[in-house]
Amino acid sequence: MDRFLSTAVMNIDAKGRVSVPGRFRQVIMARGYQELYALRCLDIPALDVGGPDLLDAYEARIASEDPFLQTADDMSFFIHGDGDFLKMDSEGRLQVSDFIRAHTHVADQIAFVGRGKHFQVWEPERLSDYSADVRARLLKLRQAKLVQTGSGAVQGEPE
Amino acid sequence: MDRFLSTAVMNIDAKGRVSVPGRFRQVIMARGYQELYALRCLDIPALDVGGPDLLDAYEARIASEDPFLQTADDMSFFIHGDGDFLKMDSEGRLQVSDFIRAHTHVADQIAFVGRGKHFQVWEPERLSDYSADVRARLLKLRQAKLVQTGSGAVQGEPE
DNA sequence: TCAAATCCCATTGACGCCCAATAATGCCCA
DNA sequence: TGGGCATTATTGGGCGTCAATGGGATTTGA
Repeated sequence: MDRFLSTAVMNIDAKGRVSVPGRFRQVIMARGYQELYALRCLDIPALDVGGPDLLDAYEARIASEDPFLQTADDMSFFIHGDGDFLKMDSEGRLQVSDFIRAHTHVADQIAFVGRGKHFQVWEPERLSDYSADVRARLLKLRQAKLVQTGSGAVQGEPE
Repeated sequence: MDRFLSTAVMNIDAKGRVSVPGRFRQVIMARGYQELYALRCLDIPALDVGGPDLLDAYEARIASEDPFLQTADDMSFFIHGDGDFLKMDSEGRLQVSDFIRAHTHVADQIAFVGRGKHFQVWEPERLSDYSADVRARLLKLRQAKLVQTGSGAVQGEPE
């Protein structure tokens, strides 16, 4: 069990700190992350948070763009220019910095969303809006390629 | 007998725990599952529950997509953000967490529904509503076929 | 020097782990 | 076939541990 899974909403205290969910901390330790990278997501008000491999993934994405196009340069600027390190205190809490607040608009609660090899942080309301969008898209996708119908409970099962 | 079959409604105790039906536990052990992976179904208020291989299968499915397209991201968001690991205590009970309650709306009872290689958990009332819907759909489908083939004798349906 | 960040300690509550009691089930034997 | 026995399932609850949280004290840095 070394993957970031599930969603948890945590409270931000009066000093602007938030506890990283215990499950997530276990994964962070299991993966040996000494510090966390926080990167702004490109098109959603969330931050991607993870270890050094997350940075690699972003680099790979940039590399897939044509280096002669402005897009690649823009992406690099956007990601590196405004990324940040997050350090946890001795209790496993993060300081909710202006960097985080500016991009996510969090107020007094913050949602941690597991994404497998990394996780995201969201403002809870915006997360549920986005989550509904994702479900709608996946549902449409599934109905589009409906090949076999079971009993009606058509769950897209890769089998 | 290594498949999840039949339906059982179990009580949630004062501490928010529920016993996994013995039959199901036998299947879980026979399959060697140390922990259970639960996923919120897309369009029904139920959870799909299975072994880690269920998650592996989904991840394999994602890996076959172009990682930079939205579909891959949506899929990852769904199976990781709307998924969770469930662990049973030494008596074979599950903690009915907010994660489960929020999507299924269970209160003090929860229904386990065998689905072969995995099972589902439902709020009992919603389950019976849904199963009535399923029956109606199947019946309509069959009657449509009967008319098409002109077999004439429409069989009475025991309700 | 002031404000913010960090460390440290205390409190609260949830959860995991354990043991026990009761109910349900299947099995064996007469 | 029926009753008695043994095993297991289901439940209830005690207790210790740890996560989550709050707040005071200390350090850092502008």
